[in-house]
Amino acid sequence: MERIICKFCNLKSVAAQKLNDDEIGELNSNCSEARFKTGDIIIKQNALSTNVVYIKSGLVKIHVKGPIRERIMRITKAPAYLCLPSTFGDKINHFTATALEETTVCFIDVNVFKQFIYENGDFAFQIILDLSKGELQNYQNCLNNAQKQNIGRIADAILFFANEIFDSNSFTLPVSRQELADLTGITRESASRILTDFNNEKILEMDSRKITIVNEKLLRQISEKG
Amino acid sequence: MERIICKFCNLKSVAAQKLNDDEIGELNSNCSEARFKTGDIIIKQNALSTNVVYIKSGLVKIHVKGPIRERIMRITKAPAYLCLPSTFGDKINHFTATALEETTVCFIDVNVFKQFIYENGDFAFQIILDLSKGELQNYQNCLNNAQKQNIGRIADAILFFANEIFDSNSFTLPVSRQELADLTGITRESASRILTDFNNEKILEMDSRKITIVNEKLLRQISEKG
DNA sequence: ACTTATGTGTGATATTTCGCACACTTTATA
DNA sequence: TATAAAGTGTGCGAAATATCACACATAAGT
Repeated sequence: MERIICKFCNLKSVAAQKLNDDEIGELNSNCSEARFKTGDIIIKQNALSTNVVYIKSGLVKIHVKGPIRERIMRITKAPAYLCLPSTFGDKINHFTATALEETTVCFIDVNVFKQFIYENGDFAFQIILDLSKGELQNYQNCLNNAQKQNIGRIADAILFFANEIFDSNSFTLPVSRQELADLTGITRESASRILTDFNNEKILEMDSRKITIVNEKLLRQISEKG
Repeated sequence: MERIICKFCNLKSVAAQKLNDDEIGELNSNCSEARFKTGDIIIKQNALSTNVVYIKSGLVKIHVKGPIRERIMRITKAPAYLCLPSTFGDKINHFTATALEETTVCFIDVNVFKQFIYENGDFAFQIILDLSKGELQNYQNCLNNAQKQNIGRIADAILFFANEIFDSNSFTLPVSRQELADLTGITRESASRILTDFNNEKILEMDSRKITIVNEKLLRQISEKG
């Protein structure tokens, strides 16, 4: 495996950009890079975690095994830190992370990470900013899923992929119908039905996983009305 | 108003306990204490926030105005920091906080708080721990609400109050039926019906808001099965 | 003590959603 | 190429839930 040099990494996190040369050196000797293909599990729920995970490039889903079904908590694209809550919470992964496309991550030793927090205020603050933003996004998710009916949730999910992930009204859905259902908390059949409805009503054009939003205005209305 | 001396406060947060005498002095001159009665709004959604809120004693609900209904995101008891995500996220409160019982809070200037993060690694780390735990709890909430049907959610909520808030199987519900519905994401009528059912099936004894869990085992089963 | 607002229980009905069945793809795998 | 294994669309009846309607309680203000 080729050795990665953190100092010259051009995909550093905002937090890591606050580190000085000594700290970057320390980081360099306590992290390792890995690549994952679509469908590969990056970290697994209930496994012991001694690393923080930094997603350098790619797209992952964070999911947990619920009492009844699988549940996708959120979909995160690079750059992002993953295991902060688990690692600092109680050292056990509280979720599984799976690559939705070719993804590169760095595993960083948690003790080095802690050391940076203790010694570098800039770094600590960036991490806190990150966690804060994550929490707000979480609130948003909960709100959407808790109050909308199925059609609104699917509209939401489509808009999420278009606006937050791909920045385009035309994209290839990175998830199966089942996963779309797990993400929105409905059944596969309902998700499937709603997508066909959207297609029939010319709200979007759909060819298996390829989607183009045709009537964005109406889609937004559906999302907002619930 | 009597002047509070932070140094001698016996309700300091774990993070604040890591501050040295100078920092405590700094805190003292940049924070103010306030009391709220049941139903009082502590902070309001969409208002500008220049303070971090520390709940010294009492019980509050964090809620947001959704597209359709009110939604209670969570119920938090002292001690806890409140506005971290808002304050560091983008300076606007993304939720309203309302006292559910007599509650005492400290408003702390955000810049002093930032300064502590920058200068005191112990403090920063405690805050990160706090945020991390909050995120995990959030995941749990989402999971419960998203996958269970109404009866399981109400069972959940009852167990939550018994175990997390009051540490007793006998307590007075600090929320109305409507609020219980907003917390679980169902309608007031459904919440009401399920409570009467629980009462009839001798799972709990109920006299308006006074609740005693009689058959905890069954209640847990209901909560787990969904 | 009256009036008004707010909270609460409960029935009847309408709507939404699920769960099952099954046909039909597309994608691995031997 | 055959065969298996996922993934997908769609109809239908059953179950869960919301919605509407109203009676009744309790609390708050005058």
